[in-house]
Amino acid sequence: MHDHSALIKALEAHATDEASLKKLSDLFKVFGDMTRIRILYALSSGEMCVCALSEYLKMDQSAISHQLKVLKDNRLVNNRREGKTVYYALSDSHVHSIITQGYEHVTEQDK
Amino acid sequence: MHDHSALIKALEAHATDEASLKKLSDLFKVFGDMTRIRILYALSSGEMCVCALSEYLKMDQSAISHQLKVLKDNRLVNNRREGKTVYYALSDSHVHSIITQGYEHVTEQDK
DNA sequence: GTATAATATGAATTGTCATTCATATGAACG
DNA sequence: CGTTCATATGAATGACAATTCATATTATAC
Repeated sequence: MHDHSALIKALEAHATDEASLKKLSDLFKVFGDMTRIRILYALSSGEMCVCALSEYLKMDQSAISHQLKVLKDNRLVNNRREGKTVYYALSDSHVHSIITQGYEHVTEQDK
Repeated sequence: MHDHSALIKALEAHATDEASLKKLSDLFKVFGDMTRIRILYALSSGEMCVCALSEYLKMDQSAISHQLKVLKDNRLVNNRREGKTVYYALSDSHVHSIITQGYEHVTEQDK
């Protein structure tokens, strides 16, 4: 193995804490799932109840609920209850811009 | 189950093709891994050879190579060979802005 | 308070994916 | 051409996470 000590030393100087990188990868992990992306995309038109999401995406209500929980735990969506119904909506935050950025990367290439 | 037919019909009108959403979630999936994020972050200082990455991140050369392949397949990095050594660098593209967006979301909240 | 509708949740299962291990390829050098 | 160094890659393993299934919660209406 050839020598990298200088490079490595320089890198370690400007190193970010691993905790931030962990948070970052955890955030992207949430976006990195087809079901959750479909949910987020559906919600980008406006709030929806669990039931409607389940019907629209043709998936078990339970599966949707589980994924909505993940999204909520990561503050990407919020919800409000109205009687028996719970409506979910995108959290303002950066959700929209993150998705848009990614979308540009994806579409700008004939991948 | 209450009725959503109107909402669903409206959604289906403005529907994106699933293929694009798939590409999108696949892209985020790539960012959603600690090892790959660490590699990308390291490369944000400049190009590095596999060997240096392996040493710096204290991981098997094989593991690094596998992940570099994933990054390359998704056009997030590119490489050039110089003798026995292969240097990897960030692809220009949106890599930097995507990470920055995510980072802002992560740091703006005392999550 | 019983029935029903909408949603949530725990446990089990299944699938996916990162890492490891062993080995292959590619390049330089004697 | 044989050896050594740097990297790549296929297959196996192990860990984690998405879905399903069964059931619980919460709210409304009778």
